[in-house]
Amino acid sequence: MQTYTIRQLSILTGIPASALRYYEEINLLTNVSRDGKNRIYNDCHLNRLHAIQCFKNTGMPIAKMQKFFHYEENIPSHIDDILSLVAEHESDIEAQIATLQKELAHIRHKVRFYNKIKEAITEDSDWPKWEEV
Amino acid sequence: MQTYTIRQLSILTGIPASALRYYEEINLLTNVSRDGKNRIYNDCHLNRLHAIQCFKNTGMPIAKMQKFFHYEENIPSHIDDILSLVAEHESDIEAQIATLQKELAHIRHKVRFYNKIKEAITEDSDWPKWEEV
DNA sequence: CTCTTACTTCAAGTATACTTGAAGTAAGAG
DNA sequence: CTCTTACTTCAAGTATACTTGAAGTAAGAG
Repeated sequence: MQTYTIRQLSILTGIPASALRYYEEINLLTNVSRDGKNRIYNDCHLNRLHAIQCFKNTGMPIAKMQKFFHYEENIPSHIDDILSLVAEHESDIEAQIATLQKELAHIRHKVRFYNKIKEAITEDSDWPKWEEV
Repeated sequence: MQTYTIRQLSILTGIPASALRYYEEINLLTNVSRDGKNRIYNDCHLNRLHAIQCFKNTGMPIAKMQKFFHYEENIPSHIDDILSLVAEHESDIEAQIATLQKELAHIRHKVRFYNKIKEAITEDSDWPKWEEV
């Protein structure tokens, strides 16, 4: 079985070793075995870190990840909890995308507005109005 | 001219009064006039708060907002700074949306996966494999 | 035997964005 | 005159997600 030292896993995932230790301390990473005092990780940990990065990228708080991985330790007795957690996160992401798309239009309006102002400055003409841009 | 007390502005924007005071302290909100010791806001402040909320919703750090509003105090001499700031923020939002959309597919995969597992549990059949869902 | 490398633990520190609490004030109501 | 309401200031506290620093250890190289 593939195993990794903390540095190898850090390089593979781009997550600092200090964060890997922290994740273990708060039980986001579990069942990390040891070679003496040194941590030894395997592909299960790598997979879990990919899930953690996905959750993190989409704004899931660590507390919710802890719940998720706790439920995952006994899937049959927590399948409904898992389903509602991931479904909730799915709508959360959809809402984030919707917000970003709406605000992106606002920012693009600003970009157009200030571009027009720059034109007006260089041509020494009248400044545009926000509503007209 | 329309004016607002701190409570009125708080209700209009949904931003707590404590945050409005904080924004003023760090110069996100400027030129707030006073009636004795009490703050009096006007529509300029309301507009700026809408911009702040837009920036905040799209993940802009306060330090960058401070820069933006500082540049805005003298647009002609900072027009290029403003344009690069908003253009940078535009691509930042686009990148956020792209990330969220990519990770949303991952989360939807998880939703399908755990739904299949639930089926398998209730039907007492074999569990699906992640790749097959 | 000493040095270097790569880890270890544990307590304390950091950044961001506010919130909370204590103590005070000014104006209108009764 | 006292009470209530709605503010005020200022220092300290809070949550989240880690990072940093000090002090130590185990194994292989020279």
